[in-house]
Amino acid sequence: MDMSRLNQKKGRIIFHIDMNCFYASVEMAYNPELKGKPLAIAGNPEERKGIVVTSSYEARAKGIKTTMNLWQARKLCPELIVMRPNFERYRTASREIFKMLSEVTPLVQPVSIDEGYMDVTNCHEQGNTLDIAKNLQNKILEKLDLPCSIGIAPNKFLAKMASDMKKPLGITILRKRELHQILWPLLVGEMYGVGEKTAEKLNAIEVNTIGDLAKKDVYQLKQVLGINGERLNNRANGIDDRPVDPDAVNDFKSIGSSQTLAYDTTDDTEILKVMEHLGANVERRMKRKNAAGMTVQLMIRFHDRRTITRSRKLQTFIDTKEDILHVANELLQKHWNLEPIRLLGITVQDVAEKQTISQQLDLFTYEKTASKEKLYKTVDSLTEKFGKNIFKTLNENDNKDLIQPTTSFQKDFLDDFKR
DNA sequence: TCTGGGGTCCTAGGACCC
DNA sequence: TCTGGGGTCCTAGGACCC
Repeated sequence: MDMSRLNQKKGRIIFHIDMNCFYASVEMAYNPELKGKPLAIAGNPEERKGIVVTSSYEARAKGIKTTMNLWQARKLCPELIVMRPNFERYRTASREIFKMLSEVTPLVQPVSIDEGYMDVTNCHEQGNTLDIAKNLQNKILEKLDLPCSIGIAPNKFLAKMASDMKKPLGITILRKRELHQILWPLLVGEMYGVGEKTAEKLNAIEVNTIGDLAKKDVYQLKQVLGINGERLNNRANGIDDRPVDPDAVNDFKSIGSSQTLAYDTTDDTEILKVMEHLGANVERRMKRKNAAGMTVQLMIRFHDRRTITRSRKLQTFIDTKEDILHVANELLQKHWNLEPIRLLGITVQDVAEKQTISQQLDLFTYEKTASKEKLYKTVDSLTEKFGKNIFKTLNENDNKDLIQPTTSFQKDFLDDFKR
């Protein structure tokens, strides 16, 4: 009997690293004079729609909360220092942080700019688990002047809940046998994955705490919440098998840009100007990620905050501003009922790095003698991922010998292959 | 005088095919 | 002569998270 494998499956050790007040902390690291003062990072501070994105603990002590309107925040705390976000700074800091995490183990999964998971199950030689966490926390604080909290648990969900329990600079270990003491007394709304609506639905069937959720009949939960009911019940019982996946960051599926206008408007030239800006934004970010996509989605929020989305799936991959705007403007023309518009957004979906497509295709550019079986296999894996539209002829005819490329980067490969 | 901007995942209905 | 059941794809909306 292979005990080592059993043990491995049983006893993972997962860290969840959560940076404290990340944007505000980065600003304080850049300018230490800000330390100890109430600081808020807000988008568009000069416009009526500016809201608080992050705030320092000193600001939070005065009642400042994320998403709070700026004028409200200033009323609560007149001496509040307000800054616009400097995303370049945050991205730079983020890269440094994840570099430090990667020095502990390659099993690091970033989930956003300021948080990530690590699987340190096999890091014994670096000391005991708590020391690894302490060292990491100290290092990030000393080298970058940035505080973080760390949750330690046998899986991602529990680690995430744990990192939330002590802030700032906390380290919390959540063991399975302690769930009933530490996790179960919390209100169900505190649980990661349970928002306002789900909390309401759960309260309606007498589930008020995470413990109630853990003990509730799964069938009943599924009736109210669908498959999510089962998942939440599992999580409440400390069950979560999701692996820490370092490659997950590269699997992005959409790239979009949206903007709330300074004032609600019906003015076409104003609207087209915004569309241009959004299209250029999306193009720039797709270029940066070297990505192409097959679906364009337009989002319109009206003056009363009612929001619609309209999308079109294309026959080809696109990655230029011209192509994106062409489709987006068509959608706008077709679906805008001339009501005043508050927000516009353009998103390209079904996105992948050109490389991930080409990489597989490249196999064949190197091996001109590649077999048909290999070609079929590649075609299958691509169509599974992107749908049959990726190759024009598969629409009408499943004959894989007749496939045609729909983008220039596919064409290069296929031309090579047919030779 | 309310509620930004970046995402992911899930659901549900209709079209279409066998 | 009035209608089953299963599957996939596309579109739209909603919930949630940072």
